[in-house]
Amino acid sequence: MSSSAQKHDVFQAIADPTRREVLRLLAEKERPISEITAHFPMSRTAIAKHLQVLSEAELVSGQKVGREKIYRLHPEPLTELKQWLSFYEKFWENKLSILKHIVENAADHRLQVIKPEETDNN
Amino acid sequence: MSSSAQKHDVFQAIADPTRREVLRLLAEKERPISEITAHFPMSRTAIAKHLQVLSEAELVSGQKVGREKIYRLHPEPLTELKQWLSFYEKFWENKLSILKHIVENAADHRLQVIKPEETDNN
DNA sequence: TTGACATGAAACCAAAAGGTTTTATATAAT
DNA sequence: ATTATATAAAACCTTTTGGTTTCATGTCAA
Repeated sequence: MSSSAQKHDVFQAIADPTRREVLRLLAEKERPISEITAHFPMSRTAIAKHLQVLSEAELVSGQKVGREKIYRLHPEPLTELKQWLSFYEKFWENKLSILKHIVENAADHRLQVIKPEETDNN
Repeated sequence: MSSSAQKHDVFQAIADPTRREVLRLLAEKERPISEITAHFPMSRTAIAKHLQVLSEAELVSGQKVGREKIYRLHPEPLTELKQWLSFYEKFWENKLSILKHIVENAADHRLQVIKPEETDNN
């Protein structure tokens, strides 16, 4: 894994469950590497690499203080994900999605268009 | 890549830019594999594998009609992503985030609490 | 019925991902 | 001064990923 540059984006960064858990831990509070490592069944080196991927995606940053390196969450890049998601939300969240579902099951529902004037005689 | 089961989740599925583009194409309309392939500089086989990953994540489904296999978008699993994201939104979207920003720049802003009675003399 | 088209399936490959262990270095504590 | 702690860096390993090529099969069209 490389030095610092854009080799990993936010989509890749959150693809790994370990990294998502690291983010969750850092959401609570900032922590040194060793403390983060204590939560996982793997070596400190492995966690350090995960932190590097997260760091490349700019989701975390580490600051050296004394002999420790304190990492903390940097949630801003997640807005990119949110934007990406928002495009697809219309497919399940809004009226069209409901309409689409109804149309797809038209045979069962026996759809019937009712004109406003006819609305009161049901 | 395996037969059908949960080998890939939605986080992994969207990690790859090609797959995200495939999703976007299927958001427009359902399409056969060959039509999807036409949008990419890679082989049909490669695209078929990407579709399989998306299919395992249940983001798409393919139906064979005639000699074609028509794929279409299945956006529902993205709700999982949205839920995951919502946890982090409070870190940048809400009042606390704004407050945090102000506090961090307190020296520049020279913060001043103004009581309601004083509001009109500016 | 003979191609052409659309896909499926398998074998293969290089690079990246996700780990490990080992060695070195700086800082803190005794 | 010595030892323990916290990290960094490098070499190495295995599996997965993202792609290829090749061959087989089903379907549509002339």
